[in-house]
Amino acid sequence: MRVRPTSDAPLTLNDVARHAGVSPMTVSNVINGKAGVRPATKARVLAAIEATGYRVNQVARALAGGRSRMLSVFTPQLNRPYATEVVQGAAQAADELHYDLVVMMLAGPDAAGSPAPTLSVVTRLAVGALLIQPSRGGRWEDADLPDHIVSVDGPGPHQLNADNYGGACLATAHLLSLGHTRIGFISGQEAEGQLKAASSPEATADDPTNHDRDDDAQRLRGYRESLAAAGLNVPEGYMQHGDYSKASGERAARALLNLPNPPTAIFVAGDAMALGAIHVAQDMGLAVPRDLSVVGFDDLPIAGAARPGLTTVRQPLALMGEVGVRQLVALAEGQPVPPTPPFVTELIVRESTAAPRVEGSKKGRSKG
Amino acid sequence: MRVRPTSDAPLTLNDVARHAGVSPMTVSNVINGKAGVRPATKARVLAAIEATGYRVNQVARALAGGRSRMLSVFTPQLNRPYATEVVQGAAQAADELHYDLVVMMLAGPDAAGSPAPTLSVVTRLAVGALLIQPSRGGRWEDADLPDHIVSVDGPGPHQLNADNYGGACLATAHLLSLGHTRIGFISGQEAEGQLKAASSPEATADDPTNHDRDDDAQRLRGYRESLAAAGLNVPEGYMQHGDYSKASGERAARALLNLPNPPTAIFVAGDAMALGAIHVAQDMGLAVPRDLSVVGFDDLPIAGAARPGLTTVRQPLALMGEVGVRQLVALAEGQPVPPTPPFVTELIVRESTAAPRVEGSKKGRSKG
DNA sequence: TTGTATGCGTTATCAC
DNA sequence: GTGATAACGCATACAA
Repeated sequence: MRVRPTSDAPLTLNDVARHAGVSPMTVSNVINGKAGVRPATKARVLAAIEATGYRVNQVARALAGGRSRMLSVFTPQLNRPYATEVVQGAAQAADELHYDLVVMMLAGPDAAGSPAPTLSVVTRLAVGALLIQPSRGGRWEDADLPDHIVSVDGPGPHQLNADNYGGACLATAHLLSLGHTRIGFISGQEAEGQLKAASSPEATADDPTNHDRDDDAQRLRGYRESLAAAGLNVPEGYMQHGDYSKASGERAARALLNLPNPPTAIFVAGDAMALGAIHVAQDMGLAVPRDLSVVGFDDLPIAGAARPGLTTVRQPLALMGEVGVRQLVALAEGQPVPPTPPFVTELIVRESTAAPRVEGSKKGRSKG
Repeated sequence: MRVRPTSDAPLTLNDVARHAGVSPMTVSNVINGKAGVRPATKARVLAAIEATGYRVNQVARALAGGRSRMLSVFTPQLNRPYATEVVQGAAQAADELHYDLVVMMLAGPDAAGSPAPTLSVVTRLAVGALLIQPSRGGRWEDADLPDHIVSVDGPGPHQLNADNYGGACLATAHLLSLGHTRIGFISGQEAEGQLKAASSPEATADDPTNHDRDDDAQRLRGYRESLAAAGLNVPEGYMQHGDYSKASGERAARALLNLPNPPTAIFVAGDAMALGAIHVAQDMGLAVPRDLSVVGFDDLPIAGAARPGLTTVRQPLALMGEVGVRQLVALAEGQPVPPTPPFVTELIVRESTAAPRVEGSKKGRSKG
């Protein structure tokens, strides 16, 4: 592992030029693949670069106005599987396109201190930024961002979203088709924002009064409309909410299952919460899926790794990251990028769903 | 969300200077908190900065030789919980220290293309780099790195490691104390490297012939020595290996459980593999922990989220990230940083371990 | 206490 | 085709 390849003082373009017996400018032209350099001198320069082990100073290049091949990703947290899936896809695409990717964490609204100064570096250096679920009110809002922005589940001119509404319909239909009629729902945020957003689906994106994310609202809407279309109404207390954490899913599920007339199936807006729901049910002596069916959302790695395997709605997270990067590159190269239609979601049926038990003994399993 | 705060052409120090009626240098001094600026002019400058919405061009500052407050993290993959835990701790510490953190993914040996150019940007900009499990032969090896390096489970002058040996002893002792005598082991890499490293524990760190990571080897050593100390020998086939993925854990566990005289307990060098082992056992009709005890390593979030909860050896990943950042900052500020003793590991007992069933019917559960 | 020269390493512009 | 010159925006070193 060599920390500084050759000498101690970093080599410059001038060093290479001297070594090759040409002017610095010629070296620059060779490096940047400019046309109009005689093959012979080009070879000499290349040899000199090779011999010296020279590497361009990207910082100086950026200052001088040269184009960089750097892309950035801004994400609130890295230890949430959601974000890492997107980042993974983004990283792969960036690699294929020969762009470099740097990831930065966005501080939330509660974070102390001034807007991150590094953001400014990355802003200057990166040709574009992929925003992953940027929360409103975060420190990044006062900061400047690179010229081109694509956001996953966020605001802005170029948005990438999964078909959350369609996915929710898929999930609900699945439960319905299995014969369930008492279907509960656990969302990922407070009901207030949901109802508001759900009532005006297309106005939510840039509506400043919509303080929260839209995906959750669409999931709720799919659930409600599917039930309504089936002629079912949602009993009191059948809609609970959490915050996408496993613990919150446990709380919500407990509330649901302690209802006088508990659901036989629950559609949960996030996989971690869904797993929490399953575990709560098991703790209460309910077998999954025999006594309770559970459907999640996202299809994070844990959904497939858990036992029973979680039936869930797959959202192509990695693909979204990949598309995000491709759009960023297109934008940077001046190509037009039309709005992206929602990514199709897909129901992944595993072992957490089944037909409800025969009706009749609907009670007899209150907690305790 | 404003992409460029005020005007279209970014403001410079000169603009602010003109606005405040002072020289550019004075503005620079104010910004950098240099002593010897009259309060009155300082206030004028501050006001001008506020009024214009000026922000330092960190790129120019870096080129001019100014110190940055940027730290970098290099990690092979971001979608492995191991790395994200470390990054999380690092991010928090960096935030507290008012440093900014950028994360970059290191391409592996198989990656095509030239060494990542962005690495060079970050090298120039960041005062230090935290390396997470750098794999030998990766593209980063030809690249230059920032002046100061701290590595988690990697080479270099400043290494951060958990007490893998001690943790393995803890795990094995736990199993032993429950009464197990037939204890299998699943490692995370090929046995060859392990045995080599295990035989010369302290020479492995910078030994160029040790092509693989050391942590796994120490885990193996703890297992073997603990068994030996208990007067037990390791039956043929009791040591399997995987690659830290769940699937590999399944394969290894299957091999173990199909042995003529299968183990009643397995110590697995990684949590994901351990979960795979549990699921395989369950698929074979074995109850965990009644018929088989399993201990993992790392205590990743999934270990606690799984059912049955996985008994595992906790490695303070977030703390290691935090300490790494603090050491980097100390290094950058010229303070001496002595070698770090191994981080203590801790056995977290959950539900995947219990006493073995009474001896006697040791057979009767061959696959089928 | 404040201002002036000079340079960081590269690219753009325009001569040669 | 190739090379000199002038920025890019800031900080270091020194002069006023």
